[in-house]
This record gives sequence, C-alpha cells and structure tokens, in this order.
Amino acid sequence: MMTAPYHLTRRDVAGLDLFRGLPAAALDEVLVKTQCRVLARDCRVFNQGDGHIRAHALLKGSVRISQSGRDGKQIVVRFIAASEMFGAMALFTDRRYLADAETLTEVVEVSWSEPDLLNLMTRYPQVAINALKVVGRRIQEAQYRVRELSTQPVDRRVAHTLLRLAKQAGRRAHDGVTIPFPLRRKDIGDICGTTLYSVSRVLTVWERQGFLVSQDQQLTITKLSAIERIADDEHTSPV
Amino acid sequence: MMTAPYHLTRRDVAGLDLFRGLPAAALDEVLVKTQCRVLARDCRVFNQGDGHIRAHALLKGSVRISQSGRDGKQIVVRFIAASEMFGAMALFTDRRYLADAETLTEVVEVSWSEPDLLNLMTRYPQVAINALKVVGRRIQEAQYRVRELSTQPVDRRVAHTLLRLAKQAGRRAHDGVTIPFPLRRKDIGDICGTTLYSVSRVLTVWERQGFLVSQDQQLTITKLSAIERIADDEHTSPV
DNA sequence: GCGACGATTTGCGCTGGAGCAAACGCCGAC
DNA sequence: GTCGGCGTTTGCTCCAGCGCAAATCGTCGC
Repeated sequence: MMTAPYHLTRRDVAGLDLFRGLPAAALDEVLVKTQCRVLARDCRVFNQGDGHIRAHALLKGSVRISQSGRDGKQIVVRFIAASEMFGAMALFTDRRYLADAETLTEVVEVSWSEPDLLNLMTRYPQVAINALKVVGRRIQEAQYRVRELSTQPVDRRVAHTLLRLAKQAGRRAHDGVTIPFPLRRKDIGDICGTTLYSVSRVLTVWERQGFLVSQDQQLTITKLSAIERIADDEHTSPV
Repeated sequence: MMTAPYHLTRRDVAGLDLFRGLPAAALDEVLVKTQCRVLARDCRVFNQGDGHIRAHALLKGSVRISQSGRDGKQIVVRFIAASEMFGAMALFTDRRYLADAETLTEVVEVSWSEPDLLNLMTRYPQVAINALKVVGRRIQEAQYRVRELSTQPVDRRVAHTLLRLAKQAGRRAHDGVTIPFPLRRKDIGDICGTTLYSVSRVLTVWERQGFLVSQDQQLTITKLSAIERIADDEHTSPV
C-alpha cells in the first residue's frame, strides 16, 4: 500500500488552492505540519463515518469520492484530480467523513490534522478565505447538479457531466480532449443519477456519431461542440 | 417596499452564526458596517446574475432562494429563516448572485459589502471559520439532496423535505410541528424535484391518514414518526 | 354580490428510462 | 490455451410519475 517515500518541497504546497497567496514563511510552516503518503491504486483514503478526520489534498493521481446510503445505493460526489483538496468539509460539520474516498490511480496525498489546519487558518486568514472559495465553487456545482437532476433528461445530464469532467481536468489530445480519470459506465451513472445501462446507450450513440471515443475506461471527446449542443439545447430536438 | 426603520443593536448581530464567538469590540465594529433594510412581502432581495453583491442575513421573516435556467424551469435552493445568512457564496465564486431571493413575509434583512466582510474575516479569522461551518452544513445538505434525487422515489423525497424544513425552522404547535414558511405545492415540488401534482397527491394521502394538516399554505406535521418511517424505510412497503 | 385569479385536487393517457437477462469482448491467472 | 471475472452492449418489459385538462374552493377587489 505505502510505497516509496516522496520528498515534499515548498513548491508542492504552494501549488495548492488552499495556500495560494501565502508568504514563504507561512508555506514553510505548512510544510512542517504536512503528512504525506503514497498510496497504490484501488485503496481507501478514508471511509464514510470515520472520526479520525484530516483535511486532504492530492499532489498526483486521482481519487473518487462516493457516498452510499444504508440501502446500498451509491452516488459519486466528485472526482479529485491533482492539486485539489478533499475531505475537508468533515472538519466543519459533524466531524466525520461524509463520504468514501478511493484511489483510482497511484496517488501522492497530503493531509493536515484538524487542530493544525484551524491554527493555520487563525494565523493566516487567507487560508480560510481560500477554503471558502473552493467550497463556494463546489456548492455552486452541487446546486447545479440538483437542478439538472430535477429538470433535465438523461442524455443532457450525461453531456453536462462529461463537460464538467473535461473542464475540471481534461487534457488536450491530438484528437480532442481526454478525461484523465479511469471511468466505468457505472461511475458516470452514479455521478449524474442514472443507471449504467442508460449511460451505455447514450455513449454508444454518440460514439457512432463520432462525438467521442471510449476505450479502456478512457474517454476522449472529439467533438466538444456537439456535446455542448446536446447539453445546452433547450429542446433536444429542434423541430 | 422600505417601511419603518429598524433600530439595530449589538444583540442582533451577536445572534447570527456568522459572528458567533466574537468579542464585543468586534461586534460593535460589525454593527457599523451593517446595512439594514425592512422589506415587504413578495419582494426581491436580489436577482440571479446581479453584480452588486453583498452578504445577507435575516433578523426576522423568511426568504425563498430559487434558481432558474433559461428554459424557465426553476428549483428552490432553500428557504431562509430568521438568523440565517444567505447570498454570501456570490462573494467567493464569480461575484454574481447564483440565485434569486424573494421575501415570503415582511422581513428585516441585514447585509455587508464585499470589502467590509473580507476585511472583517481578515482581522477576525473566526468569522471566516464560522462561514465555513455554515457552508459546510449546506454542502452536506446539497449532496444529500443529490443522493435523494438520484435514488429515491417521490414520496420519500417529499417526506425528507418536510422533515428537513421542520428541523430547520419548525415550531411546536399544540397538535404537532408547524413549518413556519408559507408553502405552496409548487414550492415543495421545486425543492424536491417533482411536480406540484405529485406533491398534492402525496400530501392528500398523508392528510387523510392523519399524518399532517395543511391549510393556508401552512403545514403542520401531526405524526412525525409516520413521516420519518416513510422517509427512512429502505423499502416503502415492509412486505 | 360578483367576477377573477390563485391554489389545490383529481382523472387519465403516455413515455422516459429503470431494471432484468443474456450475450459479448477483453484481460489476466493458471 | 482455457477459464473466470469484469466491463459493456442490447433487447424487452413495465411502471412511476409527468403533464394536461377540468372541476373545486377560497379570497380579494370593485
């Protein structure tokens, strides 16, 4: 599970949204409080309900955040890419993780204890303000998802989901934009509130129309404009 | 629109989550920066997209926060009761209001400008940390709604919605818990992602069964346990 | 008192998409 | 090479609940 150690530098923490705009001295202080781990693929970073809460961020790799109810049904809350923070909301609510976090690739993960982070926020208010910015973006996104789920049909929701993932972490490839997470149909369904069957049907059609290619759980959007049209068109068919 | 002036005291701001735990001197400072308005029923506090952003809180009355897409479909993001803050996320995202806010009753509303609030947060980091707590609770709630919309049938969603409203602002009445917002069927539908028709059908059944009474847009839950059972039962019918 | 408007209820038909089951393709283990 | 497991595709059935229309009930303005 734990592999080679990773040598942490000031650059590493300086690149995180949470510590943007801090003076070098503060960054060094952050560095001291940072715990760093290297984790293999398919391994739990934390579990829903756990009480040993820390605030986390990724330096490398990707993580899936998912939430499940007692009925076994689960949703994917979000995918985390390098440089993003996660698991920090637990510190400000009921002091338990609200979701599961599982590595999708090998990752380098850093984290801070609750007292350390609160201490940093108190002495460098910019850290708290940065956190508010991150959380603000996420709440906006969550509300957007609520609206989607309430008002839009499955194909539009899938389209929005792909666009959001592409915007969050997409990489230009020779033939379009690649989404750098290993995505199963089930994951996509769990993000946008549908079943793996419906996702499969929708993607198959789009692939036939040349809007995207899907292989090995890697998805490349080759005709962004087409997907955007599907996502935004008030009525799916013009008529 | 603006009626009688309201005399603001230190107590008023001390009761807000945002300023919890501040020393008296700080509260006085907050007081100076506070703008206070009295608004009539059915009037806009701000509009989705507006750029003159401020952070708001209610001292009295209630407000409906709703969001609508170009297609006209709208959702209700939440209801705001006295002492709650709202509209503040705009300061930390794209500096436009993300939703509409409309008064449901006569209200007393206070607000702060962006520079004033950031200034306060910088000098009293506790304010930023308080804000994180509020936002954390809301993000948790938003994610919960996403999961509900993805996995649960209409009656369960309505039940959850009523319970959430009751928990947020419910008042003990002689015959149960009253939800103190003027609620139309459409509002309930817009909160939990269904139509006013479906809400009506569900509520009618529950009213016949004696779980609640509904009159004049006032809703009283008379049998909380029954509603909770509906909301939580893994399978709606026990078999 | 009367008409208009807003909220609610209820009947009914229709469909998006959930939820099986079955088949297929691919890869890694042995 | 063969087998088993995982992810995916696709056909088919079925129903929750959307959305329209129409009736009912207040309430407010005039």
